[in-house]
Amino acid sequence: MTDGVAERSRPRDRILETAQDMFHKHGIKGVGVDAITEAAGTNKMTLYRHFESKDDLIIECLRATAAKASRIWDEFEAEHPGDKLAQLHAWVRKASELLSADSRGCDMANAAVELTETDHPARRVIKELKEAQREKLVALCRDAGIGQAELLADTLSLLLEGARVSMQSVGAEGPSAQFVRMAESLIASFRAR
Amino acid sequence: MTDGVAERSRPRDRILETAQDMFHKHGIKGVGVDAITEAAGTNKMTLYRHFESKDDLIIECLRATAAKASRIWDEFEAEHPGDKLAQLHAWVRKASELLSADSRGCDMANAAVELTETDHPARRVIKELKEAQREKLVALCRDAGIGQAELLADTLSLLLEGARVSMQSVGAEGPSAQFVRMAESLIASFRAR
DNA sequence: CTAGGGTGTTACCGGTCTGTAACTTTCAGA
DNA sequence: TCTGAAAGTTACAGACCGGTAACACCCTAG
Repeated sequence: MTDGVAERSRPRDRILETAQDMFHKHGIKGVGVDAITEAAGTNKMTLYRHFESKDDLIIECLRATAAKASRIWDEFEAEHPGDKLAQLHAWVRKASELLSADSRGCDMANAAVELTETDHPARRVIKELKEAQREKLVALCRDAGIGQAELLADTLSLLLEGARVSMQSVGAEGPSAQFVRMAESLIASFRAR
Repeated sequence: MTDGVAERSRPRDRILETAQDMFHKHGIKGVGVDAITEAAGTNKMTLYRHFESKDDLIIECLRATAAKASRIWDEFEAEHPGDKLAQLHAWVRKASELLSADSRGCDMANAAVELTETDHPARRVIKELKEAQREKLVALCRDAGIGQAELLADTLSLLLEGARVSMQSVGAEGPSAQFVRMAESLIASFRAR
């Protein structure tokens, strides 16, 4: 019941939303399809009428989560129209908000850790989505007038990825607490070149 | 058989070594105790005579892996006696070697991702071990004459942690490819202050 | 009112999981 | 050679897993 998503929308949407939430909280291998359907207020047969398999559901969840996350780029543009540097700082602030105390990190990264089979169908989807995210950040850095845009984007990516996983192992008081300071001074030093 | 560890040592040691290897390769939830004992050339009863439970085995594996990893600090001291700055550069080089193509990342971080129950007994062990590693890197930075030793150590930690998890999601050609360059220029900029 | 697709229900399959019981075998040390 | 502890063997319990079959129901479009 703690994971209940009781809105009366269509079963497929409820399953997708509930699965995203439960995969995020408890991990992919930590949640069974029975638990998902029960929390979504439906049943296993309905799930398998909309999704080929649990793997298929996993993939759709990752796509949905990534699609939701990608909307922040529009928010940045709306908040700071044309000001790409301000948008980059907004990215840092938004990223730091992902490091709240009980964070479970990035769903795609977590999935990559959990799904160890090298030929798992979700792995190429994860790679695709992560590469798309990377390109967006590179473009933002470049448009903000940064000389070595790729290097700054990649460094910021690794810092955030590291912070999100560090949160889960050492907690919020660990190295991830300094993320904003690291990111900001990094941007400053790249701008100075 | 691919995971076989056939040396004729004592069963407990074989189980521990085999479990470390299999947990690392296939993940904790991806390996059952039956598979471990079979690969270790023993049986389940013997495992449960030496370890209270699978959780206990997990903890012992993490401790053993961390103990093995902590020996690199002695290697650094042996290779560059007294030269802490050279040891810091050696750390960067050693860290980059962890980013080889098929890397599965840090066992502790991966375990933290997989074991989502907040009260899982392994979680406090992971935190302890990670904090110990952090303190060693901070001490190295400080002894190398870096002003803001904690900040540099934490930044390097996040970069490495991020690189190791990024390898698993986007692969070796992703942002992690630039790790050495990032780390070195970071050290240089901290030394310049 | 009726037809039919979407949904719910129940039961089941074969497999895997952690963990245990009871018993036999091996083997080193006295 | 005898003894006793460590290790191996077999079988099992009880739970959970992903996935399917067969059937009853509801509810809306015609």
